[in-house]
Amino acid sequence: MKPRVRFAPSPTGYLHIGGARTALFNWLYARRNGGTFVLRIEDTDLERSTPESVKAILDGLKWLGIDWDEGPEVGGPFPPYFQTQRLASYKKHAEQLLAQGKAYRCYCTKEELDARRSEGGLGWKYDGKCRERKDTPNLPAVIRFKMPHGDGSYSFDDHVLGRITKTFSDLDDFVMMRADGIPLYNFGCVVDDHEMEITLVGRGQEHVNSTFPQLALYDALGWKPPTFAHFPLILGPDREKLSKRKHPEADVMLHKKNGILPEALLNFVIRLGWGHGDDEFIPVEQMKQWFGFENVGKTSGVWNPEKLVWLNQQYLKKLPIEDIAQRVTPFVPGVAAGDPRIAKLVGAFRERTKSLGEMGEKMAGYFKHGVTIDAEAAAKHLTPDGKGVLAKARDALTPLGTWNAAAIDEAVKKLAETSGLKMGAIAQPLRVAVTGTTTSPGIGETLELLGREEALSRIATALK
RNA sequence: GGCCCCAUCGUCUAGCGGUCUAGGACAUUGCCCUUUCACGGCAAGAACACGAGUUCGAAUCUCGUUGGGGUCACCA
Repeated sequence: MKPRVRFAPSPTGYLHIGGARTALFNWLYARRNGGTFVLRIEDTDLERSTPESVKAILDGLKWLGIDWDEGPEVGGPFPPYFQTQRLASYKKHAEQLLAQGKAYRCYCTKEELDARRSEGGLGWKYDGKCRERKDTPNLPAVIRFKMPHGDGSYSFDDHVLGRITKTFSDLDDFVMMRADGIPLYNFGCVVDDHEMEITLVGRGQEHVNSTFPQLALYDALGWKPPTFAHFPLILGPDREKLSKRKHPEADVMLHKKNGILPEALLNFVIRLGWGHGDDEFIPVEQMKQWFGFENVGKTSGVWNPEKLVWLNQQYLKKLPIEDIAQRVTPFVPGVAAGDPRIAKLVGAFRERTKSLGEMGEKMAGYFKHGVTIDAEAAAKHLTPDGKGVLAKARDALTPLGTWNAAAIDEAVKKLAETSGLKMGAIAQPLRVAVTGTTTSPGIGETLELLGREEALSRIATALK
């Protein structure tokens, strides 16, 4: 049987890094095994769910290149894919459980519950006050699941964690549905996973405990539960679960803004909790061949920005120049898409920068007229001696027939020979004059990139 | 605190009873290359949490301790 897996985010904000990885793992599993990847929006938290968040999540997934076979925008055989549009179904199953005595109406108010909970302290479980209640007052009531009592337990064989068990006594009568008919997570999730014929639920480890009430539900409804895979969490630098509140890097799109390539983000994120021997550079096509739960680790991983950025540079270096050129353009202020100079600049800067943002910043100077010269650099290289060398260099360069890196380098080299100077003694004053800093690509390359007119003009300005 | 999960270099990890004086990668340091900066190459330091078992033999299996994380909502 072909597996059917899903990613079921709650639209209460942007696409979270943890969610992105959960989506990635499920998506790869589906792709690797010829299965189906379903996207379902769990928007039952009416207070916090917004259409903007739905869009943000969809946009995030698209940016990452994670496509879904069923779900919003594409439809599928089990619509709708928004939980708030499936209320009739939850109602039907809730009433069935009610009729069978497997669930009951609870009239305890939020306030009463809070009071009893604070009295009971941490770990307080619902006391069953309404469990055996026979009357049916005309009051708002939530529906609670009647958890079995006794010595039994629920267990399941997790694809990554192995067998996990929990006894009935550690579970309580959780609420399945609010008084207004909106289901809560555990209930909505079970009904939908069953109706959408999900065969395997892959999600973060923060959900292992919620697997038990869900198993109880499958049991009560007489349904065969899917299998489960719980993935290790991604931790922030403080070693706590990466959260939107405390960790800005949890926002997938923030990385886009910073000039991280989706390829690199995917590669980085998959290595947090999954590996394939000693491989580090793993393009998506390769992931699709290799990914499996056998190699998903059990231990949480800490977010490591240095490694992300290193991977990003690996992709910057390996992707086609034209491709990078197109993607870096938005990061270069005032440059129109398709400017042919961008591609040449990419060739020079892809090995010197780690993100599109950084690359764009460095490129910007090549599109302006004139430069601001760094005082420290000037003090070191534009000394009277340095200016003397600079003037000689100008004289050697001005008559050049072809203005390209090879010709320029040759001219500089010749000047070094005839004047008895070291290459550096010539290149550095030139570099400072022309870029304002002591660092740049090779001097010939730099001058070519600038263009004859601009380069000579900058030299002239520095000489004044 | 109850319950659940986890435990190899600073970080991500390889390791699935002997091939481990524990391998790779990021980061760090040094050297080489070199017109600067990068890239690249080479090298170094850096880990099996602890304690009992099981076994001829344990990083690998069992138990305990300690440590870390998760979860205990009419959020998901």
